[in-house]
Amino acid sequence: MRRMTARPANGHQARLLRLLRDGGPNSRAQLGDQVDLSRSKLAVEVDRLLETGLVVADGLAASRGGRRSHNIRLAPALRFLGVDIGATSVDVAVTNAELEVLGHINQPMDVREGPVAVFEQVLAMAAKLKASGLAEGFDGAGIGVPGPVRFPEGVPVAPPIMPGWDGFPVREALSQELGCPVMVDNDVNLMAMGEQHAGVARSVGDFLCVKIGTGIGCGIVVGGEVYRGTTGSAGDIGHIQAEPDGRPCACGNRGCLEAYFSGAALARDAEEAAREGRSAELATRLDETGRLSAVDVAAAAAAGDPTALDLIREGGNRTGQVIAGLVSFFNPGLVVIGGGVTGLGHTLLAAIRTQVYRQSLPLATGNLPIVLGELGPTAGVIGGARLISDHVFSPA
Amino acid sequence: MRRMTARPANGHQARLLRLLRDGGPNSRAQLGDQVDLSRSKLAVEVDRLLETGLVVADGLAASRGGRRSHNIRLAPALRFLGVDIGATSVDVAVTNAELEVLGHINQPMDVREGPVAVFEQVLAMAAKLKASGLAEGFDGAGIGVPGPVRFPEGVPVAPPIMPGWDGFPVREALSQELGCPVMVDNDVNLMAMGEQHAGVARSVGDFLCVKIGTGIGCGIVVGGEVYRGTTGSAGDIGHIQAEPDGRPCACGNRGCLEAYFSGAALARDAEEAAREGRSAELATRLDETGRLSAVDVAAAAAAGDPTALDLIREGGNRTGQVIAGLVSFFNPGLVVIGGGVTGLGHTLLAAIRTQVYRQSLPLATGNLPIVLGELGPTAGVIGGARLISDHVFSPA
DNA sequence: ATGACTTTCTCCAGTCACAGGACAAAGGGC
DNA sequence: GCCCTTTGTCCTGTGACTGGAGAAAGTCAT
Repeated sequence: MRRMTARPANGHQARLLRLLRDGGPNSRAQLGDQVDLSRSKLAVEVDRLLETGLVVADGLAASRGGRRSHNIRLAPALRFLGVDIGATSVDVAVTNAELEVLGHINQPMDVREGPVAVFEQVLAMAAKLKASGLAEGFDGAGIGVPGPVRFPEGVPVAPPIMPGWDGFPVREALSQELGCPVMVDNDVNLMAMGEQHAGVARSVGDFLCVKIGTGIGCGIVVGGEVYRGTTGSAGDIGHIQAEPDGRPCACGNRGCLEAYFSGAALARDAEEAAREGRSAELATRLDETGRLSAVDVAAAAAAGDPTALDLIREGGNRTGQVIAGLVSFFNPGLVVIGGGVTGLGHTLLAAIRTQVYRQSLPLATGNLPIVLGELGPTAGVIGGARLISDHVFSPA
Repeated sequence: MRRMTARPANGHQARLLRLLRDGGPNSRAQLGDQVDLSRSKLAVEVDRLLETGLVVADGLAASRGGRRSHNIRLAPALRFLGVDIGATSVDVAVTNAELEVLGHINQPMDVREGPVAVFEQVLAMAAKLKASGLAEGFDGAGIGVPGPVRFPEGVPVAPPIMPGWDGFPVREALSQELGCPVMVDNDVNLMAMGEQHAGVARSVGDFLCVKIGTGIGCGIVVGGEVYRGTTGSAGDIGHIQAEPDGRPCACGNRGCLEAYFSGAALARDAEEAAREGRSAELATRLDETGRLSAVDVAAAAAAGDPTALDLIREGGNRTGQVIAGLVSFFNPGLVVIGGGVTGLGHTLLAAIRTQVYRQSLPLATGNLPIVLGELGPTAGVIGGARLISDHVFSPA
């Protein structure tokens, strides 16, 4: 079902749509306070938006001592789809025009099965959300993939952990299937946009968002805009050298951060500790095939296992060391830590903070909060919705 | 002498002024091709600029098959002052409105003497340039200082190598003295702007400009604009850790890049090598007080001294290692190496390149030029002129 | 030379965006 | 009921801008 969502005709209309998205329903007068247009001009633009159906006027607000105002809000039937493709699972969510999550599904999945299989699953999940009555159709979809993307075309490039995805026209293919506009970005950038829109990074112009999951990546926001770099690989910090001539890494180099810490590295180190008998706590959590996951380590740490705590601290130190360098270089106003390992919580955060505050320049760390993301797994899907809504709410 | 330079009245005029600055004299028709305005509107704006005296029409260009065009150019009497304050010397230059250097003076100086003494010297140098007939007055001045700056106010903050400068109102004081608009920025950012305007970084949107002088800093350009960070300390990469638990650094930490390489570190290591008899070549260059400078090392290296070459290679390796991390993170389209040690030339560059190409991700380095700055000591002063001209050529 | 064609620049009229004031609608407080 | 406030609409004047007509000043081929 093709859905021909109207698009704003000019910058003013786009501005108004975003104000309604971010600030919720508003009266004309309230909108006028934020937009530096005369009331007459504003009324004209609002009327035009009402004609297109993108916004509706429903009901009157309570009086504030004078004539009651009309509630202007985004069309309640608008729906965005946020899709966050991880290495081992997918998140799909529907939001309304205000980017509130109405329904959210998470399913295990393996990216290595290739784009065709994965998108079959994603489309099934989207259909399920639609079938449950949450949406009649989608007005746009924002997709996050775990690797670099040529952003303008929406095509993954040379993704190390995603063989078979290189050059696959994600944007075009999904736009066809879903019958709505689609934007594709790196999953880390999506998380950054999510935390910026609805999480800890509201009202911060320049910040870093470090996502520690199967790998490690970093979303870079400059002046409120995601910075993607010349070839779309900005923020790829997993293979920054943390230790000269250190451990060998899957990428072929030595001493990469990911060789020391990431969901995968943590699980591997924990398995080794368990097998070598250094932690009874971890050993009890081994599954039939002798494997552990980051979640197991988090549980063991919560239970007070010293080996697990050490592994987390050690990883946090390495990560903090790299982040310290980035903080000196980038001088952000905030550092957000997120991703699958957020469950490691305060132990991880404390280790990272210690390193950063010790190694970065006082001027850069003086007033620098380093915090956990507050949206967890919804950061990515909200970011996806945000990405596509920015596109849909821009002049045609 | 107060000089009341007119300012453009709107964005169109500002745009035209910058086109004339960057592209030199142009006819109305040529301007029209670049500015997306109707010829009539363009004519109006040009006429208004002519009235203000900011631009002049002098002479007719050769015919290109039809009516000859008028040459529209920036007023030939406009003068900008570019000032680049280093740790041990000052550069002062006058440029015309097209930012061509008309006169350039370099003098030794010690920043530690404090802002009052330094600016006395700077003003004397400016007066000298004026006396030599290069300028009747200045229409703006761009100042670079070797430390972080609160950019909007033009005030240095907590400069480690500049005690006594903290909080000194450079912009206000100099604006008073010179009687013209003044802008203040980090010297590294100025160099980046210089290379962007007239050097190797023309037409590159996102790049890094590493300046290796007494210390090490890095100018960051995002989308053609200098990025300064939340507190103005972005690009301060001298104290990024290059070696965990490495050499002690003056900043109190260990293993900082500057502890291994910079003009100062290189001179120190060379002196040590000379004293320990590891290099006869270097020993012959020791001055009366047993000191060497980076220039001596460059000369020794040029003469083929293996110890000097080793020192340079070693420093280049360390620097390259740090830059490799920044390249992975920032994914620039170009890396420029500049500053006092540019004299070390190809040996240094080769070492840096080797490290970066080996350690950064292929996607980020795939088409990444790493080159020496081509402006040398004029990069900073041109950057200063560029900085202030951007300000003067913006709507009042 | 002369006419045909180009290029550059100016002038003019019409259109559109927008601001700002007058005014109507709708309510609160006394 | 009266006066005040807030919200929203209508209308007109102004200034920004476009596009076309045409004048000015050339080149080039014949």
